[in-house]
Amino acid sequence: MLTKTQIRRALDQMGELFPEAHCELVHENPFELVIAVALSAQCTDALVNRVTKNLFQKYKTPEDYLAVTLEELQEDIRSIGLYRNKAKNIRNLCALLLEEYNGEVPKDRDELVKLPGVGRKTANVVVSVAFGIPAIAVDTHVERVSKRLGFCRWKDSVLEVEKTLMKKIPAEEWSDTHHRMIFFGRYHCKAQAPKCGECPLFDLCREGSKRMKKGLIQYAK
DNA sequence: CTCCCGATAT
DNA sequence: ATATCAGGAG
Repeated sequence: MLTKTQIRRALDQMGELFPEAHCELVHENPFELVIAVALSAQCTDALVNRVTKNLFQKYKTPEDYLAVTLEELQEDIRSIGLYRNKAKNIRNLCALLLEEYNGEVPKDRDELVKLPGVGRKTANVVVSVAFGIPAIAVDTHVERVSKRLGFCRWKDSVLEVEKTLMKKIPAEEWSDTHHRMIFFGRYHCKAQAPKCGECPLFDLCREGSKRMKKGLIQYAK
């Protein structure tokens, strides 16, 4: 496990590598963001954006999603995968928004997770990105980076990872940190071919030295 | 724990 | 051919 100081240095390095780190899901309001994040489960942001470009022109309000058949909505999102579950979730989410929340996206995480298809990770993205409330959404990238670098323990659940990060990082930096870690994980510390050979954090990374011994490291240029 | 699932990188 | 993708529900 890294110390607070080592974590600080690691996050600063990520900030230098990706100063422009931000939410890459295209959206214009909290409602669109909820839909986009719910669609993004086990699917790339690029693919979600390709679908929502048309989706958000066709469906502007919760009522719009309820006005078509389930089959039509399925076809509109088919290319992102898991489309039957996601279409059903979106419809039920819209119905619940209209019934319980006056058609508006709640700003509270505990209310957000009551929406179908919205778990803790999605709720954290929404409160953080749409409403500016400090949160750390632990997705596949944040979890992988945290475990490889040693921000947390290998056996930690995603909830434990989130708690550990919140304990070691000041609240005002949670949102920035989470985007930096996502960019770092998505473009540098990738799941399949991590760029350990050109990584400024190699010296403090336990996964890097492990890969070095196994001869797995690719040195770019 | 399993299932949902198409697109893309490796 | 297989692994992975801003996970969530049963």
